[in-house]
Amino acid sequence: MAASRIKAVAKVVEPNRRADIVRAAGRLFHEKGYPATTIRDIAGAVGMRSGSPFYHFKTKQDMLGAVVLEGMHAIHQAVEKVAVSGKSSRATFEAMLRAHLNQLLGEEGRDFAATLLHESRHLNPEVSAEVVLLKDRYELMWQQALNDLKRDGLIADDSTVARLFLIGALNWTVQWYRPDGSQSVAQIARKLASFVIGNSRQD
Amino acid sequence: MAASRIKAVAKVVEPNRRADIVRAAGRLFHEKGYPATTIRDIAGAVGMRSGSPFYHFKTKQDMLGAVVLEGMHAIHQAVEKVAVSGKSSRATFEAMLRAHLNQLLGEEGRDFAATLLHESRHLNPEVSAEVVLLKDRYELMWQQALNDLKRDGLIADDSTVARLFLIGALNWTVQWYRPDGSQSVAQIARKLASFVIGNSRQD
DNA sequence: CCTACCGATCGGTAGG
DNA sequence: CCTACCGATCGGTAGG
Repeated sequence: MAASRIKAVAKVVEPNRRADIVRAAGRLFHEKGYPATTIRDIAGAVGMRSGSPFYHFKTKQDMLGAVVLEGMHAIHQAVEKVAVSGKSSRATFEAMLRAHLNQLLGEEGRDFAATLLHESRHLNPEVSAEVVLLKDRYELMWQQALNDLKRDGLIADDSTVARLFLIGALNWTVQWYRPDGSQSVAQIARKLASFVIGNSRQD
Repeated sequence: MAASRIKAVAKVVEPNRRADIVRAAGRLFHEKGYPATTIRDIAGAVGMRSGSPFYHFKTKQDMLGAVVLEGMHAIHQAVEKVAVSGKSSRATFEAMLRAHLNQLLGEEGRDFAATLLHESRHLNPEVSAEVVLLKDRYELMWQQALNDLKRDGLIADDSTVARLFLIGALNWTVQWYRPDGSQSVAQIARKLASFVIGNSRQD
């Protein structure tokens, strides 16, 4: 993927330079943080000169906004898809964990998701407010999942604070997960499900 | 420690400007992040001109190093103190949670701790390596606490990954805790203990 | 999307 | 610890 198209003629596959910028910005914001990333870094990563990204975005903050919203939508969509699959509360819960972790740790989504988690404070007020709303809507799905687990007698505590503990354990994986490590994303999802539900056996 | 001696005369209450700088830098690094904080911000916060902090620190990175190491030492000391108190594994565990959260969320320690958690990537390699060592040593105490809980049959999983889930739930509190909110630090510690141990009742 | 550039600001220093 | 300053770099823009 990310096959760059340079020539002007024969645009069979339209280049979409804007999406290239968003992807490069996401990677750089993730690696170096938003304030430490320069427009020149981003431009260079997509083979542009320093002034050119401003043809696609008015400001650097707007680039951050695009990255963060992309991350928010991707994770919401991925988790929502399995949240409504109609399986048992436990199977649904584990599938949601897997979906969230795949966005957070997998190759396609991690730069967007990590930027969402760690750079949102640099957003302008408008986008920031929108992200807060989307985040609340997102976490509601998790609250529902916990409510279902409690209804089925699988957990004792489905309070708001319990949800925040869960989200914390989930999002903190960014700090220690290594793609070449001993744990796969699916295994981590499984162990976290057991950790929350308090099962006695796992492999 | 590291009390710098400047004046020769009349040091009734020694100012210790170095500590002032570290405190101000911690607050600003926490609020705005390391790259977005300028030397002029820090200098201004302690009533100095922009060149003067360099009388106390060679570089801005060294200021970050001082803040992060202060945070690391403070949290280590606070948790170690209650880890060896000889109480039951559950009481010790909850006391450790409380100590960690007090450093993370309480007024004295939070700027240092938050900077440790979120700005360590901007450290120079030497200090960074030291912080990694100290962090490993710190997390060993938590591993021991989990081992003790398992020995006493209070939890089913005391694996490394379980420890990382716990640390994640713990450190993520920074993202949602509000001093004027409905939950006190002690209450959060109590609920997290129950969450991990899977108790059926809590208030 | 490039060229050429601007004003502002940054970390850091020399000399006192 | 201040004054005065430096070179480098930054986000952003005009004009094509």
